[in-house]
Amino acid sequence: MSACPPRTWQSVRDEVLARIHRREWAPGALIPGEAALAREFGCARATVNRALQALAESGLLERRRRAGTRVTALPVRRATLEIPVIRREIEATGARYSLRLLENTSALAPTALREQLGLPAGTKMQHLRTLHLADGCPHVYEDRWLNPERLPALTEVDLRQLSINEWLVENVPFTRGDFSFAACSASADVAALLDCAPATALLLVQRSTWQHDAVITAVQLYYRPGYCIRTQL
Amino acid sequence: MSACPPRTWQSVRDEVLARIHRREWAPGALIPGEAALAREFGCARATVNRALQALAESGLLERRRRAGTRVTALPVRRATLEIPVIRREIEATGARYSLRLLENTSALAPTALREQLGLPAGTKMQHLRTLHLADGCPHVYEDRWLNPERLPALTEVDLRQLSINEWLVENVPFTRGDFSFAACSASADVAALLDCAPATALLLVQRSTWQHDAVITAVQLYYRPGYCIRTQL
DNA sequence: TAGTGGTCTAGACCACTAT
DNA sequence: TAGTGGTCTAGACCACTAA
Repeated sequence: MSACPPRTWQSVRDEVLARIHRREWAPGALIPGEAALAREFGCARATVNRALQALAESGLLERRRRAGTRVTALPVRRATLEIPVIRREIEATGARYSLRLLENTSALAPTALREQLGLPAGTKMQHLRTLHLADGCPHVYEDRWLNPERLPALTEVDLRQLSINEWLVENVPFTRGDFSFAACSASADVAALLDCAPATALLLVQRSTWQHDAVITAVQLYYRPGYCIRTQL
Repeated sequence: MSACPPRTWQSVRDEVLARIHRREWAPGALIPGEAALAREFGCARATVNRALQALAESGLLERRRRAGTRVTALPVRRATLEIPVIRREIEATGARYSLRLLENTSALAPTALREQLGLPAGTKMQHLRTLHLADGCPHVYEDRWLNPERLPALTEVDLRQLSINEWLVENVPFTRGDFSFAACSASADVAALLDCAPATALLLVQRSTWQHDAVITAVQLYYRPGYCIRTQL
């Protein structure tokens, strides 16, 4: 079927994938064991294992000890979103990046945020608001709260030069993060910043990042009207 | 440092991850080679390789032959979205799933869609509009176009019972898919279906799936107001 | 050209679980 | 209990690329 280039694990993966697409192995069906496939392909079992493991990771196969390997009947498709640093994302489109630091103050965190992050009442946090621009046009408005206890070196940074976004990525490792994607209606403030009509529908990304059980930062990103996140598979 | 449980590749991965978080190995820095780590951990090089490969896949390490392995300086975070069948997604919340088939006709594809998919003018496609409900409340409105040449068995299915969404997943394998996430303003029609005010901000997911170079289907999903997609990392 | 990661092999043992 | 996948090992060769 496939030619006879060196039996790499990728070629085994591709052959298995092709058989699934051809419905030679139908959804829900049990496929031959690793040992049998290794014999058929003329390679070691470890090579077959690597190939099947890759397919299982992408959700196309379900593997269980003793029970064998099945083609997933109702596969949960997994799409991988790449979330770059904002400056990079803008520069990748060929545009010039700039930013406007709108606020950098210490303030009481809003109740909703405190509850979401499990912080006690009266907690003071650093509040940073930044507008990121592409060729001078608003691209995304960033409304961020930071836990100052976790970020001692922050005061020494000139955030009008280097965006907080980028500084965090380079300087503050995190162990865990939550994302959410939603649509929201532009408030008057946000509309003015993004140079659009109030109540325009905007893509809103919320993110919070943690070091173990301590929150580092929570951010809301309001993207310019019409912005869309793309991905494959 | 870490205890001495069997040196599995996962434990090697976790130890490396911990050193990155502790900044023992700083962003951009070169880490020891596989052979050195294998010696240090007292395991085979293949085990270290598996661990480092997993970290490279999640974007935390950059590996190049001869150049060695570095901690990524500006890591592109990868978030994995799980995209389940709509019925499953609704049932997972504990709600009862139902659907309303609104339209199932053969029609000329709109120009914008034709251009996006690279189809010739005058192409007829199957047009399916479905409303998915959770406990009787509108959850998502699905506006889908199908390539009938690729779906001969479709006519035999009762789409009032089994959603097209689910039928496709079970019966039509695809080799490639595009996703995009955006915000849109509810038109009068969509607002009526989703039982919300016109111009409400809605999360809109667009998807097209392909068999090699032939399009199978293109779909727009308008989610109920307030819906949000969550993920980790 | 030398040193690094990428991969394959053959064999082994273990963990899980259907029977 | 037996059969499957999960993993580790020791050794080997190759591909790439910085020096």
